[in-house]
Amino acid sequence: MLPEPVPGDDAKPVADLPEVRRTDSARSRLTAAVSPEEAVVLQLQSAHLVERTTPDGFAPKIAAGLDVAYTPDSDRLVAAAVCVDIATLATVDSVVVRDVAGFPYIPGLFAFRELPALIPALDRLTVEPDVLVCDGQGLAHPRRFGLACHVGVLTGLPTIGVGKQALGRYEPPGPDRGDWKPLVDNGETVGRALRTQHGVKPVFVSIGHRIDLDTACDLVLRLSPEYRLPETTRAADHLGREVSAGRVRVQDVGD
DNA sequence: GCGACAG
DNA sequence: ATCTTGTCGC
Repeated sequence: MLPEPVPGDDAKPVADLPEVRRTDSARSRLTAAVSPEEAVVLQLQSAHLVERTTPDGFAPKIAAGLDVAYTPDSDRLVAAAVCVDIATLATVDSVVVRDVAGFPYIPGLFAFRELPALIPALDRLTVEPDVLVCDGQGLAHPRRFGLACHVGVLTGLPTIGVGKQALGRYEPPGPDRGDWKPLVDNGETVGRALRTQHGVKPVFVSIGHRIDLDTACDLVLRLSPEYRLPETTRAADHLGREVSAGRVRVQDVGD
């Protein structure tokens, strides 16, 4: 994940992060135990890896929704990944991974809390998704590296960030489905407040990786024909809650 | 300095 | 995120 020694960029921060240096694969770096300070450095060093354009011939058939549910009692969490057929919105695959939180919730850093469970869930998917829909921000993040960017860069898949709440202030878009207003941070457009249903609060869409904002919003609207949130997010959220609440139990036998 | 702050 | 009682509407 860390920028492979970028030529002409001998950043000194990394040299002072033993935990981070010790890892060698991009993936282990993100799952490795890092401090909040190191997490911030990791984001700053990784932001430039985000690709803001859509691959040629992008015609997604399967979209995977990602979401994490938390258990009432303590620090246990359930990550859910659900593949949905974009044309029919039918669920075609789903995986759940239970884990114990290894990082506190800190605005701007929650990818470090959910990634350790989300990545394994994605890995266990049998159906290959063409695009990922994360619940949270992508570029609409103070360091331009929200959860959606993190997941996208790690998997290399086109990824979109759809948050239920914006990080900063925003101008309310028109009242109709499809109306939107740009999300601006420090004079830069980082996403959109998009109305997915008439009269409901907008969702906050931003680029995660390998997709442009227009294409991202277009897909989010297609995935949200009836409700405020995309079906991908709704399906993952529902599955996670069922497991988290104990209404669904999983147990592997053998290997 | 003070408040606000994705899930 | 999660807890919580009631309420409005299809």
